Amino acid sequence: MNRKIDRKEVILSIAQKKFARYGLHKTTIDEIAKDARISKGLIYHYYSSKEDIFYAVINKEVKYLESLIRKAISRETTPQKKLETFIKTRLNRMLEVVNLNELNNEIVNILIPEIEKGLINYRKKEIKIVSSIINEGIRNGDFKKVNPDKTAFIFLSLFRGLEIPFIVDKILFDIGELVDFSLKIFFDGIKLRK
Amino acid sequence: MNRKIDRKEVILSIAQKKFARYGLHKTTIDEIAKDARISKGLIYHYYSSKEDIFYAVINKEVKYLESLIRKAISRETTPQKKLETFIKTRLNRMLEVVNLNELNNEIVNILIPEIEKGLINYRKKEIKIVSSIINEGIRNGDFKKVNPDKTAFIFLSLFRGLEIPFIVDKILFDIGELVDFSLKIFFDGIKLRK
Amino acid sequence: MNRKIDRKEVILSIAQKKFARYGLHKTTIDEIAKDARISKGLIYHYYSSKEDIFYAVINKEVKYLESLIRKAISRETTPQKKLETFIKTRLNRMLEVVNLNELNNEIVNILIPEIEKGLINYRKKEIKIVSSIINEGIRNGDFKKVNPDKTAFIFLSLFRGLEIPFIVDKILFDIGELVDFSLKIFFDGIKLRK
Amino acid sequence: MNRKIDRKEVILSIAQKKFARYGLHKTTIDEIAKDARISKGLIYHYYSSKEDIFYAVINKEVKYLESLIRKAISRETTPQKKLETFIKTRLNRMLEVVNLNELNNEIVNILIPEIEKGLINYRKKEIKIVSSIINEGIRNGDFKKVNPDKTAFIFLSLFRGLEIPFIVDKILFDIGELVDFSLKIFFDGIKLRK
DNA sequence: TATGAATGAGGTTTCATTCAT
DNA sequence: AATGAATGAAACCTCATTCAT
Repeated sequence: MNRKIDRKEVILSIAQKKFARYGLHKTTIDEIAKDARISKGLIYHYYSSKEDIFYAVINKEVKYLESLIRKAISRETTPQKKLETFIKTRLNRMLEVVNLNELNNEIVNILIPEIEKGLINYRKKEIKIVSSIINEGIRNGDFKKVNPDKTAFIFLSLFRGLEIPFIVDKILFDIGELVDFSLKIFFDGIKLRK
Repeated sequence: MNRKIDRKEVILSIAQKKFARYGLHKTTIDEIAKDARISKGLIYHYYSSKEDIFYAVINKEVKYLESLIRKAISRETTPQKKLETFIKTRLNRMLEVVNLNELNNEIVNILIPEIEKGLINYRKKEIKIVSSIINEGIRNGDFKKVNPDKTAFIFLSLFRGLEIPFIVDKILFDIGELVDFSLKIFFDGIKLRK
Repeated sequence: MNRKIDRKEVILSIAQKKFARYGLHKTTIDEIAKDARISKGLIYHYYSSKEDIFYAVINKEVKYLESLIRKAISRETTPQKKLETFIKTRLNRMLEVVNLNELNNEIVNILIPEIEKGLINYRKKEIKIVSSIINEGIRNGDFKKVNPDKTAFIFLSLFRGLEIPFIVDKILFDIGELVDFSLKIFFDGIKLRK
Repeated sequence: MNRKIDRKEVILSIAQKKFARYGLHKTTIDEIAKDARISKGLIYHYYSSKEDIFYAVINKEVKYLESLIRKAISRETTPQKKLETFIKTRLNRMLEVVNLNELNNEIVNILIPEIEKGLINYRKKEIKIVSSIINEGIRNGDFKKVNPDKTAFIFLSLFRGLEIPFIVDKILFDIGELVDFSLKIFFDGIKLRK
């Protein structure tokens, strides 16, 4: 019977929401325990520390986002369409992986080495995906002969920057419109004029 | 007499460094007091709370950065040069306004309304500056007829995204090179082909 | 069939090692369970509490040490040789009965009455053995006419004190040498000069 | 005005009593705070951890006992009398330095290096004092030509062993009587027969 | 201005023991 | 006989803030 509740998963889901709303520090173990209707001790039965839970949340989000992106891209045919899909999937799903994004945008705060390593791996993975798409575009004559890695890096930076005001300044501009406009400028910049 | 130490300023400077290194939460009043070689109580004589100090730090950084940028821009003549100078000044001075940047990139954590308001004003100010430069470029025929505000917003987003890896992933790419390349793509995208 | 593992004995042996290394308090049931590759619950199936296990460990050590000492003494003929053998056996086997020794040397910590009672019985037993040897020595004219119980008590105290630096200050003196020297002084003090 | 309470000293004294009664582990910071009628936080204002307090307690006791012993010895003239005074002072004052004694008699439990170092220094100091007295006895022809350090070590071990049952087994023998008898045997063992 | 003692609430973590299966 | 999830009490420690001096 899979009627039995997977407590570890429950803890993870609740922690994910709490961290997303209040951040690592402001989220307390008490809060998570209360929401999960379990004792504080049980959380420590499944996870060794608050940071351990956070790490698990990040990993979950990384895997989730990656699978969504790969699936979405695979449906597209042209490099340009793939890049568009990549970025739109990332933006649309952002709210579901808030912790990963927060982490991704953290500049200063010192991270636990293990988490930082995971984050860097995630970024490298993203660059690799985008870079290979750009490469494809260069080979089939769609894009100028740019450095794929560098261009991938800039492409990701552009939209990482765009993610931020999405929440804070949502009044100002419609995000979809902004993305389209950004993509236009970007492709105008790298497309080969035939 | 300038013999007298401006304690309030000393507290502010030390707090700025501490916040930059450890963040708002992890920085303790004790730490600031110890570094400033004053008592904790005296800090409360000058500031009403830790958040009050943080707010002051942000304001200080906003003013400082704005003055630097305006001065640097005023030396340039063409819109393109002005934008380049804007972004390069911001990037070069970033380490001096770490807290502002961190704040600027914070997505999730709930901000104190007062600080948030200040932050939004700062962003609007930046958009206004960039927007007016782009407008100038459109009027004198350098740039395409884009929406100046929207383009300014994207321009700022692009480089805000670029600031982040500056610290975390500096191994990967040289930041100066990246900026030049980004500017090239951006101008390729918005410049009017004559 | 001796194929079947005596779990109760396994728990006891592992607990013995753990208590010896970390003491009663710092040893956790989890630790014992993990080392024994059984569940925590099973430990409570065999023992009613942590203190119950500790009590069993002490009893095991008492019986073990007593049998060793009695066997060793029985091989000797003169009272002096018997006392030497007694003390040397005790010292040599000390590491195998660490918990008993620790308990034996505990001054302050409040003991569970049951354990304390067992400890006092053990001490009385030791005094009885040594006392009867001294008595033998007095009767056959080897020793002065001292109070046998009191002398036994002092004899045991002397070497109990000697056990302690054995571990902590091993640098300073060779334990074997120290024991021989102590025995010399002791026998010089109680032997009848003929 | 010295009417003002020295809280740090108050904490120390209360902790000393508590540790003596319940040991390091079983004594809680809450308990100390309650007895001292102060907040838990204030204890951490004066001491950085529970172990820090324990360390201070030990130091206090070491200093106290040393001064008592030195003072008492200085009043005596012969080496034998000095040794008697040394040991009797130590025994009589033992209850005032219970924690030091407990530490001194701990065999197994792992100590914090800093505390352990202090303990070893204390022991070396004791050996030095006793050793120099024995030396004096040898030089003036009272004692046999024994190794002073080794003999000092055994002398201290003998009475360290005697301290332990003082509390647990006090029923059996009168401690004063035991000490006198032990001293007799000891001196019989090392005195030069003229 | 200036100190630093003092508070108290809140946080993370530990662990013996119980209990349903 | 065996598991390990689950509890809950209690422990240590942190720190912004207040206040008497």
